[in-house]
Amino acid sequence: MDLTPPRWQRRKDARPAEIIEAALALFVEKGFAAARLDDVAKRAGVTKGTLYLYFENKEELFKAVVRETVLPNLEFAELLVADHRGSCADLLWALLEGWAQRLQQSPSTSISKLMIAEASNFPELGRFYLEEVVLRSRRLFAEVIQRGIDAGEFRAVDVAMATRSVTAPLMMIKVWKQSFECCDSSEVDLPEFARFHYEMLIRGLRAD
Amino acid sequence: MDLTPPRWQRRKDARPAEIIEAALALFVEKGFAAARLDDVAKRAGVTKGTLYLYFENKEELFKAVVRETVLPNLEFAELLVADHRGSCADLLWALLEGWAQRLQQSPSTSISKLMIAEASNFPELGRFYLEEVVLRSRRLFAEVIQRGIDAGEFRAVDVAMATRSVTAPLMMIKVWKQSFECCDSSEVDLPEFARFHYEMLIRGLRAD
Amino acid sequence: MDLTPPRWQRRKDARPAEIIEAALALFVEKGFAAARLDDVAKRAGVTKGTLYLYFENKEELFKAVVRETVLPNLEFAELLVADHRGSCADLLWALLEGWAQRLQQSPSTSISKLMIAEASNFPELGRFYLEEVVLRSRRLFAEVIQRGIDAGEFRAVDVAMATRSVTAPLMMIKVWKQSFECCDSSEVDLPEFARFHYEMLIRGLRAD
Amino acid sequence: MDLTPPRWQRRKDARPAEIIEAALALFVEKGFAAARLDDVAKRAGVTKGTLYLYFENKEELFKAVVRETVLPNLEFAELLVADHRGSCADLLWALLEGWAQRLQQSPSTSISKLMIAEASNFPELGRFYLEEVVLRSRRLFAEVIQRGIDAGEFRAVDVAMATRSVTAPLMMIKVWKQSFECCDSSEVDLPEFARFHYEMLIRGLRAD
DNA sequence: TATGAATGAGGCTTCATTCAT
DNA sequence: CATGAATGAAGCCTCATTCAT
Repeated sequence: MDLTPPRWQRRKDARPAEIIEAALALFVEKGFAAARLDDVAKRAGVTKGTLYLYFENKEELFKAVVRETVLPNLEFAELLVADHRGSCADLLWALLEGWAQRLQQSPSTSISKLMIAEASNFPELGRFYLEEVVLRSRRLFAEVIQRGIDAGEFRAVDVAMATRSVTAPLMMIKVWKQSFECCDSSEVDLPEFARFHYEMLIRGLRAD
Repeated sequence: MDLTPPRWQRRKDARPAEIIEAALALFVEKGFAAARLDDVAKRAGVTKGTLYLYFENKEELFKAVVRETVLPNLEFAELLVADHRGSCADLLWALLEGWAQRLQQSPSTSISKLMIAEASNFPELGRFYLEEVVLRSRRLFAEVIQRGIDAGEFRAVDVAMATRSVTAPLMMIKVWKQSFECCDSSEVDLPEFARFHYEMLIRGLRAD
Repeated sequence: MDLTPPRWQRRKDARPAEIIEAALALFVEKGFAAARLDDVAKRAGVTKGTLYLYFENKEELFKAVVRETVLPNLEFAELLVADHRGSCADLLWALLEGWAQRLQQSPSTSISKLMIAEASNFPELGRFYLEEVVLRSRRLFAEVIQRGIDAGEFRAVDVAMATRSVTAPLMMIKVWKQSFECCDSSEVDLPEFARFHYEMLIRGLRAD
Repeated sequence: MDLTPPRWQRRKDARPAEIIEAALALFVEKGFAAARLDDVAKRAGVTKGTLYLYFENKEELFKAVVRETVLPNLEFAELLVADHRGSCADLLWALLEGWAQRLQQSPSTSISKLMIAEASNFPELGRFYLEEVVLRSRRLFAEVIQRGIDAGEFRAVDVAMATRSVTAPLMMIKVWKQSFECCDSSEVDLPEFARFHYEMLIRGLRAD
């Protein structure tokens, strides 16, 4: 009976996802340039050469990480907006609450910090992320605000500005948390802050 | 009698600052790892070797950039808070307006993006920046909010949370602007947003 | 009753030859080091792993290519010389004409270029090729020349030298053709040149 | 008194030539792909990094080797042809003798073997070499032959063919010498062969 | 003080080879 | 037999750092 484990296993289907997950972690932690493919490979449980079976080079791996990680997140929220019946305030809360939870739980949201750091080094990818994530999220919230205004539920504020007021705080807090988690124990809890933020927003937005 | 010092001497005194300025620009644009000292030197108008006359190595140069760039920005605001007579709303506005202007004009504020990216690679520096900039700013705003609450001008909100609500949006917008300036022409104007943000905040904070 | 063996079995027997043919083409085109086994496999219609069922490693494959490709070519010519009755000039022409045709048609003759490039990296193989092809060909032509001298048909030239005069031009033109076929459309036709070459030779060799 | 030798010296002017010489030797010996830049550097007395101060990459180094090494050789011969007074036979001999000497002495002539091996991997360089060396040499000899025909000194042969008859043998012998020097001690002496070759040619060419 | 040629460690990438399937 | 996923050594190349000038 041979008990020595095989030197490796064939796991063609599982590999790309495992590699992308490992790469996400290291890119987020170190940045693109400082992340070493050796470490990515080690974390994914393969060797460096294996990476090149699935990705052409470091840059393509990076792009894959962004693309694979980013996309699926917004669809649920978009459906929520499309289907909502009821007050815009409630809808806003539903969106914020859901987003805060995803920010807290899903590792994919850490890509924001990464893109902030690397967008200028990868303009094409920056455009992709901006369009597919940033602008798409904004459009979502903008629609809710506009709907609230049209319904007389909100004041006639500048929608573009209001959209930033809604989205920027949660985003920023997530980014701070990640960046300074090594040294800052004082950061606020995201879902809790979402509630606080929501109440501030409603007072700022509601019609007098 | 010519009393102006010879040109090279003036430059000699100016060198460290010039190098730091160049390094700031490149670190912000590329990140620490991807910024090449050759390019820093070129931008500073010197050669690579010269950098090592003033800074021990790349990491020390990075630390110097952060330390030199970060410090002087908050003192004025702290004085403003200490000396203010009048409503807390006015004080809040004065702070936000001044900050928005500095974010727009002073290159030193671009360090935020850099620290977001590099804090986990340089924990010591992360702590320094967190303490000297992030927490110090928060304390400033926290004090104003607390003062407003004590004076009955503001509602009795959670001060820690409210502080984030005040600071995060401007910060985030500055960071987005920088990161996506290559591809996004739609970003809002900072001082204008500061005004909008202030009005939202006041509605959220003021006592009923 | 179908007596033709199933297709895969025929292929199994044919495999080594197919691989060698593919390898010859790629080694000649790229050189030993720059030829990739992946491409050899692809051209042979198998996968990389299969190569190792038939050849121990790249170097052994290379040796097999040289050995298998080189051998059968001279026998016919040797018989021709052994059996010839008639003038040595006629024999010389028969040899040159036959050689020119083989150079033009048989892929195996492209090995010359390969050996020129790789002999110093594979001295053992160089010796093999030198002995089995170069020297053996020379002996053939040397014998004809010597026979012509002995018969009073040719001048009493230095046989070693004359042998080079006979063999080098065709060889060189074949090699040039191959090496510069990508960029040179001006190269002469081999059989035509063989005729020209023969007439030059005869004038150079014949007794006054 | 410090007797330890300096770790390195600044020799900006001498470096490129030294590197090219070292690279020539290694490329000729191993071929382009099999030659290691580490070895080139070692032979040139520098380190790998230094190569990149003078040449962009391995391919550019290769091109530089070909360009720098090959070109100066033909100019002398071209002058000889332009200035010659006397019989074309004498001129032909002068050219062949000079060429044989260069082939024997100048390391630059070993480029031919290299180009034969690599032309198909570097088509652009192949074209360059073909045009600047091969065709240019041929033009030289073609002119002499044509002149001899026009003067009634030579038969009215096909000039293109005759040119190959003149040039190919010396070239081929040089190439064989290099490729099989490790294993063949029987190769003829180049200047001696040039004389032999000349006498064969003259008999082949001269008018009856 | 300033230069920039030279270094050498370390990363990315390729590819001959192995081996689980 | 055949496959092709996985390996790992080795090569190219970059760039922070050093040091002769």
